[in-house]
Amino acid sequence: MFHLIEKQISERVAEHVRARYNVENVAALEQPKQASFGELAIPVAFHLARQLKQAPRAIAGQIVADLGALEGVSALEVAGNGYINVRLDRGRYADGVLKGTGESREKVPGKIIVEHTNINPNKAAHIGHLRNAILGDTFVRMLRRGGCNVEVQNYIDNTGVQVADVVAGFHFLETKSAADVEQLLRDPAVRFDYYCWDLYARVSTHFNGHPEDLAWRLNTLHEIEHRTGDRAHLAAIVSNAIVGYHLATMQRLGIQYDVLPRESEILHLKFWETAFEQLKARQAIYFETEGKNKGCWVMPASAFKEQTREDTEDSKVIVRSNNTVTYVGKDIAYQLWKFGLLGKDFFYRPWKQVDGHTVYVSTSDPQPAGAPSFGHGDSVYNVIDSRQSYLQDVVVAGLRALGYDQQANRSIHFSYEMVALSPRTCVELGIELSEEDKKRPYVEVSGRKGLGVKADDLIDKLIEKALEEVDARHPEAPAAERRTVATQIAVGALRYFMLKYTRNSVIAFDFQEALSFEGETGPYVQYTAVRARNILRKLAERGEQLPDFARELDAAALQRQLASEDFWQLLLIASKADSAVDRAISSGEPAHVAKYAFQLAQAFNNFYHGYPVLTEENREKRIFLLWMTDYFRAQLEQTLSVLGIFVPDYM
RNA sequence: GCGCCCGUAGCUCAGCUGGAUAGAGCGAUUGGCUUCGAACCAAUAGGCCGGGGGUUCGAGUCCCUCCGGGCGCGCCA
Repeated sequence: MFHLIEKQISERVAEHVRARYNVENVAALEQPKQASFGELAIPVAFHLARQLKQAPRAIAGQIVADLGALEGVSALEVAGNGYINVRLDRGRYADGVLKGTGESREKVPGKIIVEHTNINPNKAAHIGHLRNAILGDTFVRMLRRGGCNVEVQNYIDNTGVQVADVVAGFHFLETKSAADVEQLLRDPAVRFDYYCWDLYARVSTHFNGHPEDLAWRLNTLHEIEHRTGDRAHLAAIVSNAIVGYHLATMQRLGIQYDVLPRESEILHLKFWETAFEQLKARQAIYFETEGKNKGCWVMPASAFKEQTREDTEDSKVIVRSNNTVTYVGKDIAYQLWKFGLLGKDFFYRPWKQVDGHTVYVSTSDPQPAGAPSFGHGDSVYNVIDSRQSYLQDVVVAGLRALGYDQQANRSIHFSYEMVALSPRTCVELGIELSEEDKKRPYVEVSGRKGLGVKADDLIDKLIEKALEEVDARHPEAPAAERRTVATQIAVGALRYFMLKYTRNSVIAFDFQEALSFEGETGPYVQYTAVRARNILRKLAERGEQLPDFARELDAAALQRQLASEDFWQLLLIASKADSAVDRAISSGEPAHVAKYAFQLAQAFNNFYHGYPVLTEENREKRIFLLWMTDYFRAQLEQTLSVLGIFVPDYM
């Protein structure tokens, strides 16, 4: 509701300023510093002051006089040095909220592609991957809430070095055949993704001590690329199995995908060759004949770097002198496909169906009709950590060099900082720290060293902790039910933890903080929603029906109740859910939704503590309190669903 | 060396395109459960917003510079 009236007023003011002063783009509204100043503040007089060479306060006075009465506004006041504070007509506003005016959102045309997760399918997922997936999934939920059509892609690099290393580990270090590995997969005592986690670390260590064995990797890569030999078969077994684990891990957090484009198909359907022809034809890349990059196809540094100094040393190699393409090259081809610019498509087959949602995976062979259309996005968000910003810049430069400026502008690197480990948590994990590391605020995780916290371990630990709390509070409830509740709490805690930090803040992961269920946490917000539901449930237990609020509460009644500043402020914050999501979308910051959810919960807990609902004797007030309770419940649930957090039946 | 990010309360972090008296959680101290279940609420203490210049009517926010920390900069991905 709030975002509607905000928009109305903002447009009205912009129109007036344009007509009266011939000035554009000055109508952004603000939240007043204090609630007592009103609901919205218009700082337009400050912006006009410079051009009109008049005091802001005088201009503000003039504008207020000229604007006259605004719909839904009870007063405009000049305040401070020249603010115009807006006071809304409370009864009307509440009536709009109650009748649900403007709550249905318009569909936004076009398709947005969000690519996230993208974990190398060679070992178990860790907390860094969780941040990626949770950020990406939440952003998707935000966009969908905002009315956007979103396609979720999870890119699978099943032919890369990381997979090759684990395959080499099985083949050379453990001398296991494909059949042996399949046997391992069937062994219920073996957690295959964990097994690979350790094996990958062992292989990395081995290569450090025996660099001559790096040929294993090259040979394996070669076999995988040409789909021949035992190791290619092994790679398929390993990567398919690990993808299964990754999807299962993410499913625990309510994260799903629409399509899994794989590098194997990018290779075999010759996506790169097509892109290569385009890049050559448009002279986006050139064949280097001298210097250290002699014999390579390179993209000039001027294409993706700010300073245009001619320095061929900084050029980015796209095709190596041995004629193989780099990762960035393949990524350019993939990005072109996402926009429907490649002139080629994958084939698709269903991978798996979970909760009625089918995930498709790319294949290189024609399939019976029935798969949806993928790709052809109007804008693309790549959720990738900030360490890869340089490569993302190169990809975007590739599009630009091909003349796809619009698509380049709509290729958004949705970057975020890494998840590291707090020194305290390293100690808990038994990781040895150097004296230097102990002084650092955080220590970087490393898959190669097998150093990190596995996603499923963390989730299990959270469930265990939550279960202790649930058991203590509800010993009479069935065990299976308690487990469900504990799982929902654990997921709420984890998702909120990953979302409460803004994207460019490094998270120093700390068990003690992540396992906290109090204060600014997911469980706090969940608990609040449970409280609201409990009131309504108690009402039903007494054999009472929820009143027909729209019939019982007319504008006059709402006006009477909302004369209370407390109630008015509560209604206001609860009505800002869509506003919060809009703001979070435009700033690209899921943390803003998390922050709002917490503030909403705080407001309700205040209300809960101060105003007993069921025992209220005044009829009108009781109905009003019930309405507030039900409205808060709905807004809390809606906001939590945007965050991907469930509300348990009890806590 | 070059590029990007960060520096705000004891700790962890917010602070929306520059705006009114800089906020929250944790921790500390104190108080509140016969209740719509305290995973909660209330109160108190705690700040030269890293330092210094500048732009502006106005700077935590923009520019410059210095200090401190992180991450990138491969014919790896």
